Amino acid sequence: MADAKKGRIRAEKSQKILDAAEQVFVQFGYKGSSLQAIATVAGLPKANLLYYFPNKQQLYNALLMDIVTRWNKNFTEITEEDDPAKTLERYIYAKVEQAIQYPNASKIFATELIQGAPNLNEYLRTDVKNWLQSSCKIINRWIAQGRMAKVDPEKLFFLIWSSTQHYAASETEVLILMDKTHYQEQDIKQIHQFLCQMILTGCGLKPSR
Amino acid sequence: MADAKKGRIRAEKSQKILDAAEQVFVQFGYKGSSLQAIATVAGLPKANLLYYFPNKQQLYNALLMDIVTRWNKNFTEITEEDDPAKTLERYIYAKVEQAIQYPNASKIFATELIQGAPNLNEYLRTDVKNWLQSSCKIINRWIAQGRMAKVDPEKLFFLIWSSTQHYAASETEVLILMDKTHYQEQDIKQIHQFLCQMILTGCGLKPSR
DNA sequence: GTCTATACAAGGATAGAC
DNA sequence: GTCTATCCTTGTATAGAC
Repeated sequence: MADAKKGRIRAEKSQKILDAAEQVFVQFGYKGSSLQAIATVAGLPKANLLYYFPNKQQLYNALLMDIVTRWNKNFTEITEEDDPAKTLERYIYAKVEQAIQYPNASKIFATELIQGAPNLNEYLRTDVKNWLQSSCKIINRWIAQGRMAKVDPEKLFFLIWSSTQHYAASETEVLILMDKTHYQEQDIKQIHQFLCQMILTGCGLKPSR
Repeated sequence: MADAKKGRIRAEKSQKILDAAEQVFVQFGYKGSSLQAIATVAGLPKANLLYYFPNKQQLYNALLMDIVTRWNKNFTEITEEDDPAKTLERYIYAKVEQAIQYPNASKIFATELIQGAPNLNEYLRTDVKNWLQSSCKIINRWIAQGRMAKVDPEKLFFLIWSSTQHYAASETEVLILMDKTHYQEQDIKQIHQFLCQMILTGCGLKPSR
């Protein structure tokens, strides 16, 4: 068998295990998840997991890396020349979409934060912090230029993050209270529109509709 | 020993165990927390826990009940005669204060929701749902009376819940990004003011300052 | 009421047959 | 590469001495 094919098979199996791990880790957290449970979901014997990943911790780390990679795609660069209203609207849309379409990623991220971010500390102190700092600078310039109301940019991003991730992390509560069993396509638009009305107006900007 | 005194001692010990349990359950979730870990934090031998609580599940339930009871105190009744701006400002304040002062309660609640609310389903379907329904009715009347802008009341409450609880559940991230080690007294006021500016303005109301 | 000892199941990880 | 068997640790829960 060619190396390329071997690599592909390995990648596919790894992915299958990661998918199962995601489901289980969401439900029980890191410590509460057993390899047995993950193996059962993946439809494999327990020992097979440890052939693909050296141990539980590194399986979890691989999963987190997967999630963080997807996450980073939404940390798009904001530049001074951009239109404040359009930029915020687009960013909020990306976050809502992410929360609805990949709730497990948001949930695992949220669990990490709740438990003190034992595995995300570096990521928070570097990637997230840098992105936030440069983005806040842009917001402050927009404010200085009179292009939007004076608001604390840091708290503005916290607001966008929390209000969007809520639909993932608190999915269970939201669905119960909305009398639904799952989100629908239109929910993304409605949530987006609501949040834009609130947040943009609060920033002294006009939502596009 | 009088029964009253026996009861008091029992209550005190139980409370000590519950405090320890809260710390451990926050860090590791339900399944990930061991009685041994809780006992160590409480400074007691493991078997002592099971004298005060019949088993792990009921210890956890007792803790949840404690939290829910504190929670319910903030579900104050909203009436049609109230002033919209003042009512929302007060409610947001209560939520911010709760998040900053009892972050563990918020974290355990959040973990429950992330994991599908296996122990809070009833609470969500009854208490929370009823409160939300009647509160949304009031908001809709305020809107019909032209006392505030037309907004989806359900999503409004989701926004208030998420944006305030964020400072508890994502405490670790927020503190890292704000270069702090812990919240200060003034943070409650600043967060409150920021959220009021955003949310009240978004509702077409005027924040008191 | 409090703690030690222990029963019994489940968990992480490895050895080694296939 | 894949699975069975197994080692050792930890976990929940109980029995019973103090």
